[in-house]
Amino acid sequence: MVAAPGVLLCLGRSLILQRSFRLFPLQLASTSLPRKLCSVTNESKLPASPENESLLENLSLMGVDVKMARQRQPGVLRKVFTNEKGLAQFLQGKGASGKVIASIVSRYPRAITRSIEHLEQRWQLWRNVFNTDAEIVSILDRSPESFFRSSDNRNLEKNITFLISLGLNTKDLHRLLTTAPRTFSNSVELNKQMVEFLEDICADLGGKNPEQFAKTVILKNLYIFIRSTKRVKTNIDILKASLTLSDSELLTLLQGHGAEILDLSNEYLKKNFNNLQQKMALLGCQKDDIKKLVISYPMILYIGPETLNCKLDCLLKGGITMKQILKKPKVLEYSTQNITGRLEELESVGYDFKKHGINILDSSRKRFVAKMEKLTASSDD
DNA sequence: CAAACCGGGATCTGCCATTTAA
DNA sequence: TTAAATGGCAGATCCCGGTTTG
Repeated sequence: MVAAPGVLLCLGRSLILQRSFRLFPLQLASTSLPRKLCSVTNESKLPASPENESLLENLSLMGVDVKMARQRQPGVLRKVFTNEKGLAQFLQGKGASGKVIASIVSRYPRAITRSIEHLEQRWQLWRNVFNTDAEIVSILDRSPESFFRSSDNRNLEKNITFLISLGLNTKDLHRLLTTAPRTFSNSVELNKQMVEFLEDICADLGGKNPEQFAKTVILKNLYIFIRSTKRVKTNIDILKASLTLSDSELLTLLQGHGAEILDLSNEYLKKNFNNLQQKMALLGCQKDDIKKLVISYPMILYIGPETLNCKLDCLLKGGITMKQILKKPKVLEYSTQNITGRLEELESVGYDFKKHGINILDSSRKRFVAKMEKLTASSDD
């Protein structure tokens, strides 16, 4: 039922015919020469097989950026048998425009080495998760590599089965494949490793339900599968150490919003934490304040040093106290621009943060505008 | 009723290094 | 030895609105 993954040459007959063969016995000749002779000059040292001229021509006609393709996967351009026409037809049949197809091939040239049978099969597997061809096309346009990097359809099938076995439903899979399509091109083993790793973490921390824990983390951080366990582990260690968390505190954090920052690069997480620590100290906060702050709002570690400092300064300058920020850190989630704009508006109507708190900064534009209208109306009287 | 709480949705590829296969 | 397959990395928030609460 499943084609052997290794078989990838299935070029349409038309291809073989249309392709001109320019196989010169150059390499044979040169490779058989004694090394000494070959290394006399730079030129003769490189017996690299030539690029396939007719392939190049086809690609140009398709509007492919050959220079880009060459830079990314030079080997593909030297192949004698490829399936660019078949691929183009296939994708066109799925609703992709010529421009999109060209862009896909430019960015991931190896796509043209896939056979029609392979493509059909892979597409069907993706259709198990996506409802329409158009959705898949848009992902391919976004990230051709995610679809084409692996030729192992069996592995893809196993991945889907595996993810379902974790208790993820159709909607979850859909979100996962949309958000982090690379997940499905990972080897199942790699994905399994991540799940096992998460389960181990949970067990180590004294959690009672590792499977549920892993599922929770995955759903809260859809990028987790395209990260290395090493990165995730390091981040967990960083969190634990820098906040001096107990096992159960850490467990709670990770199952909650802490999951969202696990995919940060290690250095970035460290840098952000250090900055937060420094800034807080400067503002007269205690170590415990930092801990509480991060636990209640882990996403603060997602904010880069410059942005974070800027936001804090803006708020403080606007007459808001650190205490209030600690109580309602979510206001930091809005852009600096948004924050400063709102502060100005509120200032103009003499809004009293002491009396009303700062919740107003954490509201959708619509709600904020509605609120402002009321405030201006009453202050006009 | 308004305010406060809270979760969800958007988004995240394109490159490089290493290992494996032919 | 080349090309294919695979793993891994850096990058760096913002916003909305349903539901609960008071």
